[in-house]
Amino acid sequence: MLKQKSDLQKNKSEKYNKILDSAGAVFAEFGFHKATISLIASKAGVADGTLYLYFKNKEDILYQFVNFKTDVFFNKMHSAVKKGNNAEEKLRYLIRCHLTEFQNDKNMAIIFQSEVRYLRDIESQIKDISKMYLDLLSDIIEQGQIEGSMRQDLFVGLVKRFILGAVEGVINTWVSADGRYDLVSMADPLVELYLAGVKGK
Amino acid sequence: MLKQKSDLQKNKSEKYNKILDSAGAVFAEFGFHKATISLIASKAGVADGTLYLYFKNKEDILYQFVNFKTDVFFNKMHSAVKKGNNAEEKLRYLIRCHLTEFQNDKNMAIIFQSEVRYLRDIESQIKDISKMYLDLLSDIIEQGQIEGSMRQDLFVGLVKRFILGAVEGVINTWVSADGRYDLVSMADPLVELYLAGVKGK
DNA sequence: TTAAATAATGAATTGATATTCATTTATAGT
DNA sequence: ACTATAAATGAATATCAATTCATTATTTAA
Repeated sequence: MLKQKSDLQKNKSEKYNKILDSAGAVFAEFGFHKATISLIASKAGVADGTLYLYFKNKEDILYQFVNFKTDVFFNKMHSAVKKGNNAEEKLRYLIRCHLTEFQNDKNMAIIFQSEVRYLRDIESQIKDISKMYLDLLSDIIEQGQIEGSMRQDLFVGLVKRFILGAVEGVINTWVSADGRYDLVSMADPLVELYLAGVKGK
Repeated sequence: MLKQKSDLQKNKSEKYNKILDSAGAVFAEFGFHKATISLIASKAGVADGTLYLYFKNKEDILYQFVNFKTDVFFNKMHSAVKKGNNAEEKLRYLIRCHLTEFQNDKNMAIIFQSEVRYLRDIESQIKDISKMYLDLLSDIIEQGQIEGSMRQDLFVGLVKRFILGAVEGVINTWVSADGRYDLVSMADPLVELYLAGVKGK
C-alpha cells in the first residue's frame, strides 16, 4: 500500500514519463482541446484507461507537464544568470539560456506559447512562468542601475515586460516558422537591441 | 430571394451585430471552448437556433469576429501611421493607436491575445494580424534607416518582431491585470525604449 | 508453485453541448 | 384582411470524447 503511493508520487515511473512525453507532443500538435486521450495513450503505447492511473484527468496531464518543464527551465535560468558578473552579462546569459532551452524543446515552446489561457484557468497554483521570469529581470535591471550600466530613469515595471515581450515575440515567430532556423543566434542581436535601441547616430 | 442573400452578406443586420458582440464578450470571458452557444444566444437575446441563420457554426462566429475587428483595427493603424512625418513619429503614432484601440476594446484585446492558436487552426485565410503589423513596421524601420534616424546595421526582420513582441507583452500584462490601469500612457515610454534602449551613460 | 496484490486494459457509459428542423411568429405585398 | 415569404424558436437529436470499471494480465512473496 505504501509502495504504490510512493511509486506514483515519485513520478519516476517509466510509464508516467512516457505518457507525459507523448502528451507534450500531442498537445503541441493539436492544442489542448483537440488532443484526445486516445491519441496520447496510443502514442505512449498504453491503453486509454492507463492514463487515469497516473493522472487525475486530462487537465492534470497538461498541468503536470507544465509544472515539470517549468521547474527544469527555472533551474537552468537561475544557473545561467549566476554565471554573469554584471547586469549586462546576466541579461545576456538569461536570454541565451531561454532561447537555447526553447529551441531544444519545441513542444514545450509551443505549449508555453499557446496554452497560456488554459494554464491560467486550470489551476492558479501553477508555477507562474511569467512572474518568475519578470522577477529575475527586475533584479538584473536594478543591479544594472546600481552599477550605472543601465539608465537611472528606467521604469523597471515597464522594462521587464518590454524585455520578456520581445523575446517571446521572437520565439513565437520561430515557432510559426516551424523552428526552421536557428533561434539561439538571435540572442546576442536581441540583447544588443535592448541595450542600445534602434536610434541612429 | 435576392433580398435574403444581400441582407446576410452585407452583415449589416442588427441581429448579426448583436450576436457578434455578445460572442465577443463570451469568448473573452470563457475562451472559445468553454463559451457555449446557449450563452452567446441568450446574451444576444435570441434563440440558440438563430445563431445558425447568421453563422455557419461556432467557429465561424469567432472567425467573423476576428475578421471584422482586424479590418477596423488596420484601417485605424494605417491612418495613424500616415499622420507621422518621419519614421520616429510614425512609430509613435502606431504604438499609441495600437494601445488606444486595445484599451477601448478589451474583449478584442483578450481574444487576439488568447485565441491565437484557434485562429490559426480555424482558417488560414484569416487576415493575419501579425503579418500586416510586421509589414507596417518594416516600412517604418526602412524609412528610418534612409532618414538616418535609425541605425543602418539593424536587422529589420529581428527589429520588427522585437517591437511587436514588446507591445504585446505590455498588453498581455495589462489584460492580466484586468485592464485596471491606463494602457495608453505606456506608449511614449515604450517608444523611448525602442529608440534609446536601456544602456546607461 | 500458488495465491494475493498490483497494474493494465478497452469496451461501455456518461455528460456536455453543438447542431438540426418541425413548428410558430412576424413581415410584406396585394 | 389574407396569403406568401422570411425569420425566429427551442426541444429533440447527434456527436464526440473523457472517464469508468469489470475483466484480464502481471508481479510479488510465502
